[in-house]
Amino acid sequence: MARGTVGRPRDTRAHAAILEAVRELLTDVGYERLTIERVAALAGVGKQTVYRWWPSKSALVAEAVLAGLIRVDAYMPEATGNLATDVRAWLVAALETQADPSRAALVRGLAAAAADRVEDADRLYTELTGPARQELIAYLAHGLGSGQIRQDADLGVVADTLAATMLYRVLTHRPAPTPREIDDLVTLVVGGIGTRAAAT
Amino acid sequence: MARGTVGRPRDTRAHAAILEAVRELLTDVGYERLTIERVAALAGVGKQTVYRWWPSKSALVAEAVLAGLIRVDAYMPEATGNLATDVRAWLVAALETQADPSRAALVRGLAAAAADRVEDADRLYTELTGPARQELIAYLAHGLGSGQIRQDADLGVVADTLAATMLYRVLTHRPAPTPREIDDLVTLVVGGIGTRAAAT
Amino acid sequence: MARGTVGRPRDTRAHAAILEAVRELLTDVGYERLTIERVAALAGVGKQTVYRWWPSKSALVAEAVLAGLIRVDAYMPEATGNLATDVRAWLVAALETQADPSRAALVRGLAAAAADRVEDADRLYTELTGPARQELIAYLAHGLGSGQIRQDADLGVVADTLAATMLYRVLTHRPAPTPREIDDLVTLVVGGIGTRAAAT
Amino acid sequence: MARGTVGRPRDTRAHAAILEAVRELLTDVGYERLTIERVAALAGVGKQTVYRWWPSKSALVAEAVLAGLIRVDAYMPEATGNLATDVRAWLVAALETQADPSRAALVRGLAAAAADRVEDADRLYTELTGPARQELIAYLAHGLGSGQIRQDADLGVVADTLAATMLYRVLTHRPAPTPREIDDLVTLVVGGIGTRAAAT
DNA sequence: GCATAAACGAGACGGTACGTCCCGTCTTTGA
DNA sequence: TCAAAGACGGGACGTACCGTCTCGTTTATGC
Repeated sequence: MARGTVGRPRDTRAHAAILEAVRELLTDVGYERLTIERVAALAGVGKQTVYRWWPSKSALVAEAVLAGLIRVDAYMPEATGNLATDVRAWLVAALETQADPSRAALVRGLAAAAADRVEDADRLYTELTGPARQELIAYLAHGLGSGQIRQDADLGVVADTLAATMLYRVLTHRPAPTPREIDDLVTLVVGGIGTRAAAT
Repeated sequence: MARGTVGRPRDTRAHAAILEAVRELLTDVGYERLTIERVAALAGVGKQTVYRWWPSKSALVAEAVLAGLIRVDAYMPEATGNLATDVRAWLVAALETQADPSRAALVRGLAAAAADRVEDADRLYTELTGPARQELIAYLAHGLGSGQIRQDADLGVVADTLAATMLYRVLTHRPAPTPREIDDLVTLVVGGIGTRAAAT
Repeated sequence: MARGTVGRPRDTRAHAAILEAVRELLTDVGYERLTIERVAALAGVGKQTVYRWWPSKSALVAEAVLAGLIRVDAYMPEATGNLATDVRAWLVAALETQADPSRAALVRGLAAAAADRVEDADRLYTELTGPARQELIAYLAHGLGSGQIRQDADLGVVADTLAATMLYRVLTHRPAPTPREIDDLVTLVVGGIGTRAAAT
Repeated sequence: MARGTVGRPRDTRAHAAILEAVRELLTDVGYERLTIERVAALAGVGKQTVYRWWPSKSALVAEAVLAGLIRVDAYMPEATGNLATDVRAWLVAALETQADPSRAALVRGLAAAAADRVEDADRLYTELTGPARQELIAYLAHGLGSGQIRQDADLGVVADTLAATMLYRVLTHRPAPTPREIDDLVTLVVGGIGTRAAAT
């Protein structure tokens, strides 16, 4: 007999309400002042229902944030094959997404959760930046065509650098970058690739 | 009579012991489980003595971390004037410094403090990365000589990118980069400057 | 159509297992730390099966205790007609019964249940001491013969006094009384009756 | 240096407020529904202040009840030397005291605490009935004069019997006894002493 | 023999209270 | 006047049970 079907089944609405409450509190009061009791109260749920499914505040926040961020699909323009143009387009789109204050709050919440639970900080950031990184690499590779350069390595460095820079901006509450700053960053990154490509 | 000098003077040893206790606890148990009571107990000090001088846990941690990091003077090799060589030398020296686990714990503690108090996250990161940024810019500028390029802007982007990348590595518990990865990063950054310099 | 016989009939083994589990827990951990969940787990029964048949912990304990105590039939010696001898014989037999630690635990459990539910404290004690009281009165009356004294009133007082004294001993964890103490109690009680008989 | 005087001294008003709150709750809702949180809230005190000074609910209740009962000084009439008269006078005075519903609630609370913590049930009842027992023995002995009988043993049995009977009445919510019942009890108890005295 | 109906085990649910830790404040003694 | 000690009112922790509520399953009755 299947063991998984014994007893009252899990209430999926309660599950969803908890994650939504976490995101709401993250935006409203931040990670430190988010408490399990407030989450439960806001979700209209018993405390034990939270503890039954998540072992800690940081794990709860991690799942809520990652689930919340994944729901948001970034608009991605067509790749043109011109590296500078494409990098700038991706960067502008990504910055626009980040401009949403509640999204920034979620990212900051995840950073706090990672600081809290050192043991899975790595995993959290991987899950956070991984999809964007893959997407960016695919986007640029498609635009560039094939055979030009050691794309995998180079584009990996580019993607990491851009991810790090954007995370840094969020964590430090930097205002949106000026066009000039965007220019500089694109030039830096694209120039690097160009140089390496020329040298190879 | 001077008002400020009336009564028992502040105990500088208690002050130092508190900051040291904070750093020890950050390394041992992390930001979340660091409490004022533990700090006071570890420092052999009354709780009130902590509250008298610092308004919050995050402020206390911020001061302790910044004071702790500043004490560590990074060894900085002579600039050669070859940009790639100099950037790599600085990067290697910086990575070596970061490799110290307790120093990484301090940086993570500061990140948690910043996540805790959004209002001065900006200031904290500025104080954390500012000196390194200035130092890097001066180091590279000195090596490059003058008049070549729009150094301030270009080097600023380089410095920010490197700072972001190194913070990202610490927060995500990345292992020390391989020589290959260092190569790639140097190429990216230096290539960018070269490109822009050539274009100007 | 008979409404009461439709559906699966009550499981008498579960019923008995629950009561037995209650008695076991009363002996082992006492009334306060006895919980419905522990009872259900120990009886190998779902919680709902307990709640289906008993409205409260105190009602459950009351039934379990009374059922448990009734099962124990006290040995009762032949009445001789000599009041002092008969009272002493009954008292010794009763004290022997009470000496069983698990029986004492049951009585204490009932006292706790009564303290818990004031509204039927009276009923609980009546059901607890009632049978013993009747038995004692009948025993003494039979021994005494008839027509001597206002037996009902006198013997009622005697019975109440003895019941109260024995309950008091159990609740206060008094050690078994010495022969001397038994003597004194018998003398007190019998002397009272004799006096009244003489005076009438 | 005296260790006991370091730090902020205990707040005696909070202490008193807690005990008073316990007594109020015992009267209002009974032992089982009295919770530490309600006590603290009613006393206007933090929960920790309760836990700092009392290890458990039963210990708290025990102290509150005993302190509360001791405060009530029973009126005690002059002893006449006539044993029956004196016993009846004491019994009537004691019954009158017990008639106060809040006092009865306190006694029931103590019984519940004793059932809860078997290990000091003995002590609790001793402290509860001890003073009354001593007082009764002294009262009767003074009235009887000296040299008549083995007073200590006899009066001890009388006192125990009366204490047990009165506790039993409280626990079982018996209504106030009729004059007839009082008569019977006095006769029983006094007759016993008389008999023994005559026999000696 | 097949629908209806109740009892059963399991266990998730919204809650209450537990006893503990820590918050930031206050009140004492001692230097 | 500062500092240690430590008690204070309060908030949140993570756990144990409360009494209720689905589930799938079992065991009876009666059409």
